[in-house]
Amino acid sequence: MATAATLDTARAAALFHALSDEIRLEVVGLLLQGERCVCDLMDDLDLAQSRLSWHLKTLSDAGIISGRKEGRWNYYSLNADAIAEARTLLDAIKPSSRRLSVRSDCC
Amino acid sequence: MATAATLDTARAAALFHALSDEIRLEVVGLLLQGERCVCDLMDDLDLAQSRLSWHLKTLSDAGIISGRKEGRWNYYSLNADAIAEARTLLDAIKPSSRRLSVRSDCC
DNA sequence: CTAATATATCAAGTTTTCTCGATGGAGTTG
DNA sequence: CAACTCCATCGAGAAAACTTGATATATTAG
Repeated sequence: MATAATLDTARAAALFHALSDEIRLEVVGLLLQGERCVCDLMDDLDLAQSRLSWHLKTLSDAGIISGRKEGRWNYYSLNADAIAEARTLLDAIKPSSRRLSVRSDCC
Repeated sequence: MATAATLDTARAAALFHALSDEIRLEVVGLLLQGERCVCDLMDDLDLAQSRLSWHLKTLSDAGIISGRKEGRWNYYSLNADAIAEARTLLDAIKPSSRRLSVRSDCC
């Protein structure tokens, strides 16, 4: 799917942005243990409902989590694929390559 | 240094935030080939000088790149440690653990 | 010394992101 | 059905991030 050649900056930016917030990272941390319903997360994180909902949507929009509705509850869980994708993108950043100071035709 | 137990959300958020912008990712992409001076990056990315400078500072503040002054020029290069740190933080997110739907004392 | 180049920084404005409180829908319970 | 719970979404305001143009500093060239 994704070529390793040059990194897809738009997708990478979107993924990393979703992970660039403490609250969202805490949500992710909680979901590591498995699926959770919103009210459960709300208790654990002590957040206003609409605030949490907004962060869940942000994570969801980036494909990092996905929700499932069951009766009165909404359960969210981590999307392993997205995490793997983020790792792949990060792996494209390897400052090992050429270490020479290319002083092309600078300035 | 960093325990693998719970992830340092503040640091992770800062790192991922620095990587959550297309321009900054392009800068990182260019630096993969080695050190570059600002004017060189400016040419390649076709950006206003102050704008690029601001993004370089953002990356620098997060520890992702570092600058070196030589005569009239400022050379920036990738900081391998920070990239490795980001990878470690990402690795802390592994939705493999327990896959059970913990329905604790939810709601 | 003067002029020019490379680059940081600052102030003001714009855009994006986030928060908060309110509203409403969908499901559930009695 | 009425009342209640769970939760998404919306509107308005606050905060943070980003852009732009101007200015300042350091270095080098002439």
